[in-house]
Amino acid sequence: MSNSTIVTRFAPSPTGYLHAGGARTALFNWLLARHAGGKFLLRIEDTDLARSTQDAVDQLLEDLKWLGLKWDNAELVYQSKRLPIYNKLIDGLIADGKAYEAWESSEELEALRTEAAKSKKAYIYKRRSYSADDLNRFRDEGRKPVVRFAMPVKEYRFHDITLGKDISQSPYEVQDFVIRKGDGMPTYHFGVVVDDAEMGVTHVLRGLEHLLNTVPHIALQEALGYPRPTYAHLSVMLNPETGEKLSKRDRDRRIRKKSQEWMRNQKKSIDDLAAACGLASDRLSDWIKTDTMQLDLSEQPSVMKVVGLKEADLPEIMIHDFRKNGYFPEVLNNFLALQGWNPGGDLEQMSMEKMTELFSLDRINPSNPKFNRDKLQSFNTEFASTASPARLLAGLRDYLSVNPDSSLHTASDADLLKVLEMKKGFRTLRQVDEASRFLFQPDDQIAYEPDAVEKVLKKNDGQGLAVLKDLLPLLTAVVDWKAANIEAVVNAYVEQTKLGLGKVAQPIRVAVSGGTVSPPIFESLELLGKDKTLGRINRCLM
RNA sequence: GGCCCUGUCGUCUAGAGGCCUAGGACACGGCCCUUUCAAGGCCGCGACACGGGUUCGAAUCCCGUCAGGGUCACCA
Repeated sequence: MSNSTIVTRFAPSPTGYLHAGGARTALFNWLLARHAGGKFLLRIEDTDLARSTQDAVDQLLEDLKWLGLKWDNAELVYQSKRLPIYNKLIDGLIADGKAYEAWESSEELEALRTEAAKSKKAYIYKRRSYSADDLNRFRDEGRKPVVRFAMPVKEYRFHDITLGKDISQSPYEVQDFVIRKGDGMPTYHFGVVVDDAEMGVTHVLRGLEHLLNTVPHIALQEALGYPRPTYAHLSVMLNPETGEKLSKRDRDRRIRKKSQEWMRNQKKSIDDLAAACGLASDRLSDWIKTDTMQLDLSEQPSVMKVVGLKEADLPEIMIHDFRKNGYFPEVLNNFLALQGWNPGGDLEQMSMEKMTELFSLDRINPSNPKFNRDKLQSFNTEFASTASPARLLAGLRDYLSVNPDSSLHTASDADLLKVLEMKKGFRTLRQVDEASRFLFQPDDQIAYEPDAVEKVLKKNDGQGLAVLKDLLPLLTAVVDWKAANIEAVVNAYVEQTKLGLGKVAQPIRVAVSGGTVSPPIFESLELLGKDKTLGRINRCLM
């Protein structure tokens, strides 16, 4: 490995499923490394003991694998396992007088900040000296000190590639920041700097929210004698509805909003809602009032069901959401890449290989894009229309693996392939699922839409029903149950009655599917089978 | 509020002083196709935030205004 090899990394903190913003950051790092023939490393930043769980790590890894972003380090780097390394370094800094113990409690600091806010100023930590008495008192109180890095006071300046310019911070902004927390864990700032250096990271691509964090980082690099990596900060993706940073919380917000509407429209109280959901009333009441509290992933479905929200109604934020809603990973990557990067000219739809070939840092855009899913859907549609049957089948199977409730589970690969073919032009795999559900559901689970029954079957003195009645013996007579044969019989009937295909096909459609929308009817009937088709028509006539 | 970043159609963007009466994609509207819903084909609508400079010439450079976003933790 030569010195010029590019090494990038993705360093998420494990707090649940990967979200779109994180995925884009991972993708850009991956793309840069692959393009340059370098390495893409993965590190788990689990220094926040309260929030990090192994479950979250597993979910993260699953999403990354699904996206196809393979990392090159065989052994995952967990910061929580590297404490001795950090501590040795921190103790060294203290010995050199470059860091020191600070004893202020969170409450004291909080008070100082509020005071600063009152006079409309940013609070800047100032180092204090403690008397021996102070120290004794703190220890008696059981306080745990943090370690702060003594920032050399000067102007800091670094170059950012995506911004294409130098960013600087004045000496007046400089403040001593915490590098070791009271619980003995290093802070994010310390962990990144040390690990990036030790892992040989040459390029740091991260969200723009980290732009000013770079200042403490370069200060630490200077103190520790590390080289400075190349920095490229990525724009933040915005929620098109709120205009704010795309956040996992956005889904919860949608549920809350809908719940409030539900209560208003149905004239129900929070207790009614809680009862209907089977959740604790006081918990729900806390949740509905504040924007800061979120429902657990396990609680969301029951509330959604009660207030009438479907999975597809929620904004997809997490990669897992996109997977559940039936997007293809290569399409999602393509779309994510376009949020802030493009190869120039008119080229938009690209394979991973093409993106890898064309990727370059100087084509990254610094302005914040609003994350609008319309185009993603269109890309998904386009991809599906050109993908091989094998690819589509694999996609559908993957979709089913994260949608355990789908009735398509009982279908064979051959049937799934037929469904995929019938639904050609579909946008998401979820549409394939929902549109063809009736083909695999037991007869008694078909839900008849009242509007459809009224309009197509009962209207005009039950004209639709009359058609079904006529059709029943004709269809019964079909020996070889194939779409073409069924079509021939139905067409002959249409010809004879001069009703028009619409007047005949729609009643059949409602009878077998319960609604007015389905895949092409004759293929559907073939797949459904003769017995089930006749049975469902009979049920309508009874 | 301080500090920082950004500002081309509704959205994602092309555009590196003349190739720009600003190109593409999505969305939207219309027409065609059609047994439903889609998909598809054709056509259309639609933007350089504003004000000053610099220049023979500015979407492109500079300044200001305005707007949007980020950040101000013992979270990352």
